[in-house]
Amino acid sequence: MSEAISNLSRKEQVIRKAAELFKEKGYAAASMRDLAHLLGIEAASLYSHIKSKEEILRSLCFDMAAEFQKSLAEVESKNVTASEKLRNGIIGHIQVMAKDLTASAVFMNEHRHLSQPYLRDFLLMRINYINRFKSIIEQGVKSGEFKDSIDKKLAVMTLFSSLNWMPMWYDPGSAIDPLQLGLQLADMLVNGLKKNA
Amino acid sequence: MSEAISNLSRKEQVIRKAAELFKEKGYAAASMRDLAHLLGIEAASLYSHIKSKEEILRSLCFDMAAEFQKSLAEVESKNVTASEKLRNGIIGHIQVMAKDLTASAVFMNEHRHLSQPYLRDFLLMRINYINRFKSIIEQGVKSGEFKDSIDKKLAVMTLFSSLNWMPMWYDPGSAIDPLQLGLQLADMLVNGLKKNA
DNA sequence: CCTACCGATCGGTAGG
DNA sequence: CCTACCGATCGGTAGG
Repeated sequence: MSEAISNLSRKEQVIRKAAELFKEKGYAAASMRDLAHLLGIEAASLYSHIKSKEEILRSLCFDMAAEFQKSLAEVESKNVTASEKLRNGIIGHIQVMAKDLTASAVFMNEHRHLSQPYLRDFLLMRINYINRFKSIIEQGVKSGEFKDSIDKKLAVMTLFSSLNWMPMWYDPGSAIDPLQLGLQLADMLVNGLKKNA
Repeated sequence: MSEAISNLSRKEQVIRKAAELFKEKGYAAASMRDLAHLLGIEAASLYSHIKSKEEILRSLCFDMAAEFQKSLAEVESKNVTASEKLRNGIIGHIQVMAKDLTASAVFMNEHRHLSQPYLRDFLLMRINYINRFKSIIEQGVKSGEFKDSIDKKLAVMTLFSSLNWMPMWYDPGSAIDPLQLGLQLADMLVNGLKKNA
């Protein structure tokens, strides 16, 4: 029993350290020997904790994806205006990323190294997530809250670009905390979409 | 003479094809054998055109960097308001990227695989470029064109995130052309910064 | 642009 | 978690 628990937490140590390495060097350039060295063990020993290098990547990508889905589902369940919904969606997305900036960076930059059929599943989940944000924007256009002059695809991709690069530059030790960051980002993006500021 | 010209253009063929490959698989996961195969030659033959794999990456990254610098320098030379300057900067950045979406994607995603001292030089150029955009935003805050409530680092990083992800999703065959794209992006971002819309 | 090849490194396994 | 090791692949060179 305590052995199982200890194995689990050691596995998580491996995954967390791998996330740091993947973020820093990129998945393809990060070797299992690098990872083992960081953990103070031999490369072969990693395989008593994980099945393969890609299993680590899968676990990082799909765990993050699940968090994003959960956050968005809660946002959608509230009966509020489209601008409010969009704002909450942005704040939620930022909060999820802020909980694990390293995994978020890997999620964003390294998912393409997933093999099939995982890559396909991942991309389907992502397009679904993006489309749900697009729906919120479309609702806002219909309700008159947002300009109808702007291209919806451009709007939603700009939104995602802004959100997804955050883990690359945000310093968690900075004066601005994740909630403030989300609020300011939402303000900058939503007010840019609104008809009247 | 014609041999030199032919070598030059063959070298450029190699670099362009490499850009496509680097964009698709990532620099580290793209092998010189992949590249050779795409060109219909043997891997060893590549080395009569280029010195090394990294030379290709350097050429892609620094050529794009030079284009960005040139575009921004021209924007800065015009004596206009900060919002106009920012708008022109965004349009210029988008136009430069649109001229070579593949190289732009490599510039953005693969520059970290540059070795020293090239990586350092690259990052210094980038921070300089970003800081010049930041100055424009600061001018706009001082002149009262932009809100002073927003964090300047957040604003400029959001701006760059939006710009730099464009090569990942923009379809050059789409109805919206690069100039329209630049205008709409500038509208979405600048009006989000402006005090009064 | 090719054949032939090199040393280094890769992810991973066997067996303890 | 280790030693010992494997086949595959890597970027690149020699010599033509």
